[in-house]
Amino acid sequence: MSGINKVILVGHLGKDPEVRHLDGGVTVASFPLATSETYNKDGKRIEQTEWHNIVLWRGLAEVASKYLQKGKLVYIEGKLRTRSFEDKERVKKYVTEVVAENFTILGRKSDFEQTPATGENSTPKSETDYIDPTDASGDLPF
Amino acid sequence: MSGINKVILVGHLGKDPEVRHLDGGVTVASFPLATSETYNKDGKRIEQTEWHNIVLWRGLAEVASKYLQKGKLVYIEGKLRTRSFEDKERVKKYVTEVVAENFTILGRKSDFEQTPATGENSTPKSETDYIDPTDASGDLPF
Amino acid sequence: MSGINKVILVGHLGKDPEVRHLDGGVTVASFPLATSETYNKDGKRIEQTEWHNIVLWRGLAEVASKYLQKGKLVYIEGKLRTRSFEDKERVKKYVTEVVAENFTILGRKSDFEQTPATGENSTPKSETDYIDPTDASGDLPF
Amino acid sequence: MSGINKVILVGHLGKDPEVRHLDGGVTVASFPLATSETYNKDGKRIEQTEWHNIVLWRGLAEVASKYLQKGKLVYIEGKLRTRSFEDKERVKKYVTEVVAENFTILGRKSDFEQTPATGENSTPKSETDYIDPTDASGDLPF
DNA sequence: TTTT
DNA sequence: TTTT
Repeated sequence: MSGINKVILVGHLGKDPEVRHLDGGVTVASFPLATSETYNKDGKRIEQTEWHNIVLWRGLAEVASKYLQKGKLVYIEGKLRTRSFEDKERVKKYVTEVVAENFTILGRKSDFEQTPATGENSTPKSETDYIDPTDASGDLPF
Repeated sequence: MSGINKVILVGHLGKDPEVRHLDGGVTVASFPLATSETYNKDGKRIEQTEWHNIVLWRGLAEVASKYLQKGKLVYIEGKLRTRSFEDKERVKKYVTEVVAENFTILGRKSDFEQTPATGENSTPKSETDYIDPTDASGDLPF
Repeated sequence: MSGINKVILVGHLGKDPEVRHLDGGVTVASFPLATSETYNKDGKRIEQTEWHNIVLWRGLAEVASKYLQKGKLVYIEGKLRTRSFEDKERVKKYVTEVVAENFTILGRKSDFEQTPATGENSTPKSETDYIDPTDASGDLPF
Repeated sequence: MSGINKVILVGHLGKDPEVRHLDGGVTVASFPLATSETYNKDGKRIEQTEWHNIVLWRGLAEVASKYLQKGKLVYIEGKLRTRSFEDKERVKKYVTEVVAENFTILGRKSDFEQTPATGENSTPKSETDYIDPTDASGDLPF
């Protein structure tokens, strides 16, 4: 019991999100995300790109389909999940995905037209939870 | 716009959580958390401990007050917040806290009796969101 | 360019690390790690376990083979890497691994006999880099 | 013992890095970093900015002073450290800083002229450590 | 004091 | 298949 399974990525979308509506009305979105790192080898600049399968559910999928497009730079937080499936030849295969729990578009305003977006899964947290009404007082938790 | 402010800690509580109920019924809990790292200096084993002020709000504060006690090992995820206050002599001071967004008790089952606890802020996420009904099928997002 | 690919796991080893020495003397270690999360579904406690393929290189592999055993609770930080290989039937397959960049054994002292271990890749960082010689003075960076 | 103290930030520099050379030749750089989050309150868009004190040592400080300037968007990974000092009136004060362990400039090429930079503390890791010579073969750790 |  |  008691474990942590967390992934943090910053990268560019390789494609527009692909959106599907499952039976029951649940929305799922997915897209490939590229994270690149550059290093030197024998004086040469090598770029190594890793591709990640990003999956988003429900409300987060809706927000993604609205605000994310191919090429955008995003911060994604989520968890790893490996699942099995059968391909067309009924061979069992495995795929590891990053199930997104929230995301934030990075970069300049010009990069994302008018509307910045931050997705957070399920019921959007009332962020006002974090506004401390005692902030300005001398009456502190510490 | 568009930033990330994330803290990840694994450490032991220095004290039991201190719980307060603000006007309006909002619950706040706080406790000090120690994260230690050990390194070698001139062949000697040096332990360096850092203390963090952890603050939890609302539901997360309730869960913490119930399941966390001095000495427990916990994983905490949250964000940094620096706020100012006036001390008793009315001198302006600053304190940086980690506002917890979720936590998980680590360690062995025997460490926390029968009930493992994972807190997550605000409305508890329906974790079943993450169960993919198409898991076993060949009908996949990828 | 410019991406982030980071994985943070806390879980238990499913097996002892398996160590291999490649041609050229490079050491590689690998083991499966389980991260479990517990949630409620219809009032029932459901535990969901995710298995991760952890790979460690060189010095980190050596440290892991020495201090990690089946059942141990560890914190692992690393990055995702998906690579292809051919199985015995020469079918191309993909596997996603977590290439560890450092790890820390968690839990009680009694859990790991006398010697706590923290691995960090390549040349072990001189942690004394972080000791600020001006700490106690009034001569500060800020 | 055995703890984790990790901070992950994405934000903009509020000022150019300030570089100091300590006795003994050690370089320290520091700058304020802003992480902003936007949320809705009563239908109004509220932006909340948090300021962090970033400190970098030695090689990382050198790289930062060269490639980071006011306004740049950066990913920073580091750890929390609270230290005390005496102000001019010899009053003991505390400040919490983020001691950077590595950073990456984010954003478009045009944002950072010609030279992308990634800093990593101390002896730069040979990233080739991570290139698996067995990648293309069927001879795998798993 | 940044950025959108 | 992204980006620089």
